[in-house]
Amino acid sequence: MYAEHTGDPDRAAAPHQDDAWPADAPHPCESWPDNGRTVRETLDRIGDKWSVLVIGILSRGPLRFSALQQRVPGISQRMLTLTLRHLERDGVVSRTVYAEVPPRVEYQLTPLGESLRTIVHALAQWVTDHHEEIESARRRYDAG
Amino acid sequence: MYAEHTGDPDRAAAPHQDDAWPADAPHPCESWPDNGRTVRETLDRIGDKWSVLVIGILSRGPLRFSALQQRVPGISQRMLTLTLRHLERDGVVSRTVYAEVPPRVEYQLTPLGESLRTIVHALAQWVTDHHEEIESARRRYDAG
DNA sequence: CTGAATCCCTATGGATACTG
DNA sequence: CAGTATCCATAGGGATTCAG
Repeated sequence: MYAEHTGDPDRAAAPHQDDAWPADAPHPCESWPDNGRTVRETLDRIGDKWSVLVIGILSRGPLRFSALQQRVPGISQRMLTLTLRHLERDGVVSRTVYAEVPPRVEYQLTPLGESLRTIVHALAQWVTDHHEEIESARRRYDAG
Repeated sequence: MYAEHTGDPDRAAAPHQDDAWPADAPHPCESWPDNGRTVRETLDRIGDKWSVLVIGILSRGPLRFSALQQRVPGISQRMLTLTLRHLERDGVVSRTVYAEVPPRVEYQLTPLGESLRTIVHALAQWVTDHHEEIESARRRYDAG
């Protein structure tokens, strides 16, 4: 679409722009021209350093704080707290306090959080599947 | 669901742990005990502020630098450059330079990048679908 | 047009110590 | 156990300037 400019009149077969995606599903990726900010803001939440991991773990069922911390390898207690607060604020995770002698707090996904399970799952699967490929790509890039 | 607790020796019906996920698919979310770091490192790449947006846009076809910048709302030139370099390094995006009078550079997803399309798409869809829900959850949280 | 380089501020996040 | 509070280091990222 962006004309020929300068020298060459060619390049008409550019496979891009508003066509494409023949038999595929419609989706919001086309170009988030203004919507972008919204997408970004929401993405930021689950796009931070730990949210996806925490959601992934919680996708298997409720867990208390300490159990969560054990299952998310390198996370600090501070970061786990912050991450959980954020997720709670966004309605992705719910927090239940039990007034017991040694305090017990359980976290679990809300329905909204559950709706993320498939995606987080897919993400984890993708990373697992392609992690080697990425590693080698990096080596190749750093070398050449 | 989670029993009465307090002075209870019970809580055996906890819906968590290594069972669950009956008829669902197996996945790497179970607990990334050691794998976690790997997942994190890879996730960091696409989990940064812009990668998902850029991948989403590129999922529709190759684009040159300026076109990309236009389509990703708030991104600065610096951040677009950095994001593209990272994605290129990870083998998700390829960069093609055309030796023309005014330099032209086109970016497009590699096969590896293409394999991310479905997920990014799903993510964008999810955000679009639930963004309002999240907004209201935030308001509720901030209020209460 | 594409992008490297610089400046500089802020958010992120780790370590540690302290509480109910 | 489940946090909160501090201190502090660094990465993220915006604005601006310079260059091929």
